[in-house]
Amino acid sequence: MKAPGDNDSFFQRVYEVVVQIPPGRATSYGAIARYLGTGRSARMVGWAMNASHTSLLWIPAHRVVNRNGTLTGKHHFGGSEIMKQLLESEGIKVNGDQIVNFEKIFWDPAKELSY
DNA sequence: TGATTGACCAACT
DNA sequence: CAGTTGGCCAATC
Repeated sequence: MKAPGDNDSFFQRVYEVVVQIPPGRATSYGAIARYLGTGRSARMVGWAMNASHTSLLWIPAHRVVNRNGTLTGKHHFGGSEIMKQLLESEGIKVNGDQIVNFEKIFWDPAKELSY
């Protein structure tokens, strides 16, 4: 166990970005990965989401989808309807497993969160 | 400790 | 147009 708050883990960095996603918006794994400078390590973002339940913070992983706007990790929410309802609950329209007007609600951390 | 997998993305065949 | 491969890094077997 490392010093709390001093986590320089890749996951912690992903969490801080994801939790800052405003409601009614969504982003993609690759966008986060690029923002962190990891580039093509978009897989790690997915892994971070997988471990998100281990984090003490609530990670709105339902706001994080693949670059196509498809709910790739819906199965990890305990059901395909869960993620869909969560998004619709925030005003995001979801058609089947894909977000409607995804480019419209797309939230780019590199753009909104200038570092 | 080495090999495999993983909620992705992009390019190549 | 669909299937395969390479890449990144960390966790699990």
